[in-house]
Amino acid sequence: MLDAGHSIRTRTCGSLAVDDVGSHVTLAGWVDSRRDHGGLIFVDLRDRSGIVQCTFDPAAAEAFETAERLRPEWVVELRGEVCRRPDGTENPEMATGQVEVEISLANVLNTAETPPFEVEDGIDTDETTRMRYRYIDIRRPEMLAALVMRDRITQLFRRALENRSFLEIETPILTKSTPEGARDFIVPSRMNPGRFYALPQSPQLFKQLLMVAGVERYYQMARCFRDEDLRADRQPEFTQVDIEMSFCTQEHVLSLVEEIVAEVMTGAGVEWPERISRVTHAEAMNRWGSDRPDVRFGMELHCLVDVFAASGFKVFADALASGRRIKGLNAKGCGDWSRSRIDALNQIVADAGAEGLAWIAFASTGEIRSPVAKFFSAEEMAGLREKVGAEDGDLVCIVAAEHDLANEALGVLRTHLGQEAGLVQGGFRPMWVVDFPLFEWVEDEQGWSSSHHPFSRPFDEHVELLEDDPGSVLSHSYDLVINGVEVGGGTLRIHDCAVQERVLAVLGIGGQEAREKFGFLLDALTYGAPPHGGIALGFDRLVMLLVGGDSIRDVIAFPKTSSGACPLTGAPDEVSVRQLKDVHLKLE
RNA sequence: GGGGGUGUAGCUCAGCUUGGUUAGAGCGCUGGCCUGUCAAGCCAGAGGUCGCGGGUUCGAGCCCCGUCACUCCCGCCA
Repeated sequence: MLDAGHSIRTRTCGSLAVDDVGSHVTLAGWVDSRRDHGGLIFVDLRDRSGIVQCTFDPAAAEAFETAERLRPEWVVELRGEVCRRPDGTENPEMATGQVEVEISLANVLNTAETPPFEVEDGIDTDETTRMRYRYIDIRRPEMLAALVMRDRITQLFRRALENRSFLEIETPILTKSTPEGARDFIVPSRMNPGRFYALPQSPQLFKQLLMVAGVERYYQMARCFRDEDLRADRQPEFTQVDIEMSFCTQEHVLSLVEEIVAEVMTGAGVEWPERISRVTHAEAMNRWGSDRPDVRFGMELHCLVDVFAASGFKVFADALASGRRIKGLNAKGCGDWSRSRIDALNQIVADAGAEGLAWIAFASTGEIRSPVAKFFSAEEMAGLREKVGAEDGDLVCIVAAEHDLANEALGVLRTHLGQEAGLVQGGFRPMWVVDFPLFEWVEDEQGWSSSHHPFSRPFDEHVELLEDDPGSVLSHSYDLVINGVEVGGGTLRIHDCAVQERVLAVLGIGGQEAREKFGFLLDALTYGAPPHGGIALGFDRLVMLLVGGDSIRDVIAFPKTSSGACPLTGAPDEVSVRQLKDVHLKLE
């Protein structure tokens, strides 16, 4: 609760209650609304703590005349006596609805222009307008509540980490651009013509250096910068709870993070499971078609290769003959959907890269609709129904494609169906997805790239495969996924210089370039680097989940638009010729 | 870079299908009335570069082309 101390007020609006009846108070805040009955004026006064109704009677002439002039969002100091509201006029919708303050003295501290939108919850104003007038937007209780939640989570993390001997250490914002990963924001150096700093995509390398330095347990509420295209859950700058620890196994990291997150989430007042379930990356792909599955609903993927092993349906037979897979899912309760609604699903799997969708709709009347069922034998039909657990009223969707693609296409479809069919339930369903492949093949560049980052530690028994079979190397890696949102990711790190050089080499960063770009890390690894690992939690996303928002912009005080602009300040903006000259830049 | 959606009063939107008189509504705003409201009520009023530019047409908010902004998604985001 907001403290009234050290201010011109003696109490805050939201703190007033029946116990205060009879006391004389001085309040300060903004006029939330004014209701003028001619001979009696009501003013709802709002401060950070809440809203309380103030009454102005003509008997207090001076205050009454002031009240007649008041307008929404004017800033006022009001003095009066807390009174119980007359019988029948209490407002149960209001936290302070049992009382009101009879004002005897009103002092206008500032006037206000009519705001561009009303200060109330549940508004539907264009986000650009809200951002441009963010200082008004934040007066809305739900916006303020998001910032309050954000602060609370920050404090809970700090306390949880501090209690476990973690040191909060700041790392540079002006740092060095390194290859791989996201595009860097770059900052020209005035004192070093032609040279540039980069803003950190994350403090990854610095936290590893801190482990070499013997810090052993580090954390930071770290601001990170990535110059990539934005999304509802991606801003050009965002905050990570960055954590790193030494002398640990993957199990140590997971169990510790699990404790910390449980403390934070229960501290935030939500239901949180005692244990976070774990699945491997491969299992997640097979069961849900995603490396960040939303497990608030079922609809798991099923392998139908056995069911259709001897199928006379040419599409399936050809697929199996060429080594592709047949997988399907059961869209519970969608069996009575219209043909056009089902056809729309076809587009979804097509956009995901699959050739097409085979579907069988089991209407609740027992009728079966399907463009393909006529090609299935009775055994296949029975086998299919049994395998996916299809009952009357269900819709079975099948994709035949190369292994990974079948999973991914159905995964996209599953996510869509979960929302469309209203299967998604409330609450929080976290899970660990572990054992990601160390590398991913990038078709465009005909090369390997890291699935987490180049410093992830391969399984010891896979190190020998690095050069000959990079695709099958697994890493000590883990993503924390909550309700389908990737909230965090981490790995054990490579602490052996030779292994680090070999991994960089697979990524196409050979000897000379590795020295130039990562020499400082490689050097550090040779001076007694302890085994270490950690995680980075997407703080904005976590808070977004906690306030039930759709976008991390809702939990950032001053966010940017999807083109990276700030409607409030006008950033990014042009700079003077002089400024450009200072940093030795010429524009094209 | 690609695809979808949106852009009309301060805010939220209708009008666009099928071009045609003076572009409407709710909220907000301004003024008046009103002593128990809390979405106050009643009466009156002000308020428009129909995102911007070009084109078609006798005539464009509406049709066409371009462009900008916002937004969602794909690519991208170790």
